[in-house]
Amino acid sequence: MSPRATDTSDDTSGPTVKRRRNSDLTRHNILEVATEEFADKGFAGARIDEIAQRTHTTKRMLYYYFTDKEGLYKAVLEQSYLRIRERERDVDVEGLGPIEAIRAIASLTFDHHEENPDFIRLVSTENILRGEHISTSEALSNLGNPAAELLSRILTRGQADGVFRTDVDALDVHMTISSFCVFRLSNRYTFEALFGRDLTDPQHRERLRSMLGDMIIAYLTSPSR
Amino acid sequence: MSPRATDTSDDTSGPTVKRRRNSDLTRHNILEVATEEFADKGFAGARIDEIAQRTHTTKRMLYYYFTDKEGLYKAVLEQSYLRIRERERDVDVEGLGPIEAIRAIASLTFDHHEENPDFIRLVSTENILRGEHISTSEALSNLGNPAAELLSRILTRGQADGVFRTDVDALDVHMTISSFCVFRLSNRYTFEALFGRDLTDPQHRERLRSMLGDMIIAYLTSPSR
Amino acid sequence: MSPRATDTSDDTSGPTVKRRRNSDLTRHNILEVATEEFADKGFAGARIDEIAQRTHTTKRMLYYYFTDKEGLYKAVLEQSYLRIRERERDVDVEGLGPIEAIRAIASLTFDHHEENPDFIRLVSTENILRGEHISTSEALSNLGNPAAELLSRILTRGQADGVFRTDVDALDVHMTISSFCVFRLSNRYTFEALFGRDLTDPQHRERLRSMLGDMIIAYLTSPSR
Amino acid sequence: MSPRATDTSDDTSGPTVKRRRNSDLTRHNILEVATEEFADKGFAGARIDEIAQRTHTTKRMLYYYFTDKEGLYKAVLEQSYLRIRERERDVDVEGLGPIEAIRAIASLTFDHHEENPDFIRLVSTENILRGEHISTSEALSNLGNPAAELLSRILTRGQADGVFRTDVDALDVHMTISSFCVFRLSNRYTFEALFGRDLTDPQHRERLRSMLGDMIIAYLTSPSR
DNA sequence: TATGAATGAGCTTTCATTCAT
DNA sequence: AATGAATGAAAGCTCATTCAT
Repeated sequence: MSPRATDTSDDTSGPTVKRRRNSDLTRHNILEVATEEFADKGFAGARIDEIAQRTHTTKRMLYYYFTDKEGLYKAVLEQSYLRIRERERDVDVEGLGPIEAIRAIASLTFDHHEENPDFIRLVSTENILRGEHISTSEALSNLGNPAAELLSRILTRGQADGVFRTDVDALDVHMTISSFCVFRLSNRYTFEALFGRDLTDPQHRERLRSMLGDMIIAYLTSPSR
Repeated sequence: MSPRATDTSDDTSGPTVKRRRNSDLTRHNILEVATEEFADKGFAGARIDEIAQRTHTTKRMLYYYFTDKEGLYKAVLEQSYLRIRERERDVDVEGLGPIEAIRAIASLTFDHHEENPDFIRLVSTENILRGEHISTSEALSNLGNPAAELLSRILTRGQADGVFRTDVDALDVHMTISSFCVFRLSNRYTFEALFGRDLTDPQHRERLRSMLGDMIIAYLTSPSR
Repeated sequence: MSPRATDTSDDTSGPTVKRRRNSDLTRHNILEVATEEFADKGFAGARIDEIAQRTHTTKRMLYYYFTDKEGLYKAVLEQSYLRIRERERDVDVEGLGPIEAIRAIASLTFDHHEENPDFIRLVSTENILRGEHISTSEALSNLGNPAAELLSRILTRGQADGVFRTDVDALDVHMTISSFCVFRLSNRYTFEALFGRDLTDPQHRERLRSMLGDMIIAYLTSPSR
Repeated sequence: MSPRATDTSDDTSGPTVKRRRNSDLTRHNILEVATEEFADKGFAGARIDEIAQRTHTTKRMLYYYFTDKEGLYKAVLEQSYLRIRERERDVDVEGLGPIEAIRAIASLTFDHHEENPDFIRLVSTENILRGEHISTSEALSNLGNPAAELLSRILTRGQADGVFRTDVDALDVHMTISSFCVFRLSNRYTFEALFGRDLTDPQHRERLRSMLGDMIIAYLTSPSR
């Protein structure tokens, strides 16, 4: 009935993508619109009618491809994560010393978040839902985490070189970087209301980007306890 | 018609609250339940019926006291922020040197968040709504931010003492601490799904609490650029 | 329980009204406000809460004095009719010839309606309700109709004098005058929307007042069929 | 979402309506029932549930086609006016002399009203609402008024012929005729309660119909002031 | 594949009315 | 006589979902 409900991979049927089948176009288009809607309003706040209206198809198609609202949301979530992972795989810090490599990773993570506001909001929404969809997603299980893995490799290298403290956990550092980058965007509305500072203002952005690098490096290069 | 729609203050008419008027009990009870519901499901996901049912009153009373769903949500949000502020005011780090004071602040902030999971979730919800309620709340405008102000004072002291770098902004540090503490809780579901680590596990919690202190101190005590 | 639910007479406890009892003031005030509300919104559209709020008393009093919404509406309707009757009784056309007397009656009726827009609207509302309250009102039964009775006397006089046609019914003439005066006000909104003419504009008002007199006289003085 | 919210035209796709699309049937049916309900109870008194129940559809469809209660009411009002206009267009008094033509118009207007009690009541309701819907209706703006226009032509003819007084305004005459015909029906309940006369009784009806013609003619043929 | 029409369950909100004091 | 709080029933409206073609 439903064509391929869980397969969210883009249809690249060869080294060169010749022609998308019409169904893929439709599917793709729906996902695009749904991503914006769910990111904008959250799961409960998003409206199937609204999504359908902004699509070049009809509501029936949403159900044809994605079964129900939940299926559509899950597909959106999965695609968003897969895309981000894709980008992370492009990060290349070979040739940099540990310190500069870490700084580069922090910087790139900072920018990646800035460039994907919808993703940030989807993640917030999914956490409001207590991760019920991401935790059951097969598409997202064991796909690894390039960013964290890269970070781990650099840390090990830096520790071997004797420049980084040895009592650090890579995942903790990753969490720290993520928290800084995510919070700045996800919580910017309440932050601005309380402190009158727009964290996305270019002036603040640049300062915060350096600060993140400085802080991570300061921490990593400080002596172990 | 509506009794006092914007007043969210608790009715403590003296050192010992002798007898709440019944209306305050009702109001209070509604707010309590609504806080849980909105924290649990978000704004759009929360159900007025559900809230009413768990209250010792009827649905009608929610509207009597809070006008509509939005009014109730706003009251919940305001009360939650006011309570947090209250707690922050209790933080006392007088008598500690700058370094230990900062570490104490980070530690207490860490714990305060841990103890208020509903608050964390409400803030996420409000940010999904782009802060539309907090930014228009009179109750929350210009009530200051004890935590940030305290931090500012300690930083200045440390800088005067020559132990802290001079190119730091107190609000940036506050944001860093907040992001760490908030993210660990607000994003723990997706984090666990992706990395298989429960950030609220006591073992991780303790390590992360120290790490936060170490990192902030490492940063503050590193030389200015 | 209810003090005197159907008695709408003003409390004149002697030749000179010395002091209204407080309860009468309250009652009076409620009726005043309710008249405006029912005239403004109709029976179903009027809101008990709204009326209570604009009153110097509480909602409970409305029920105390008037039992329920319907009772209040009925009291409003009765008082309005009684007041109008009162005014009609003041019309004095003795000393005028039949033609001038009729013209005076038409003119005064025209003005009376103009001066009582609330009354006009209440009558519309009561007719939407198919007269269910006026037809069961004891206060309004057999109270006669001064205007129609006066008209009848003048007509008879004019017919005796040979100036008026003899095949006219006084009630028909009364209806004609009323319809003209009522319609001009009650239907002015749809009339203006359709024809772009505001029938209450002074310029139109003066012309229409004369026209009514002319027309009635032209009819009455034209030969019988 | 909503199919064609403002189009109230009947779907006559040729000289013989072969087959209505089902949606038109539904729409049509809803409008029919809603007309009766709004005419019966007024705007605020009408119940969406009641209308839906008497329809062959569900409540949801009312909203699907007409957005909300107000939209449905407006559609009812517009359709009612358009139908009346349609009927007025059929009036043909060519070939009659001015006097007989005017008498015919008065007579037909009288009968048209008698045949459309729902319309009369809807107009009352709309005037209680101060014409807020008719005044903003695009469907009813500049659709002209056949009855008034015809009247105007006849008057001009009669004036040219020297049989009608020259100081009359066609719209005034139209208003006079309308007021007589409308009042007799719209205010019949209060009239009967006050005077014990049922204005719709056939005996009164016939007499009043002639009286209206006599009066208008008497006025028009009387000398100018 | 595609589409307008339809649906039922449930949502937020309102209203006249009454209770406790 | 007066009042704030409370209530149940029902009102208007919305939503995800499915049917018929």
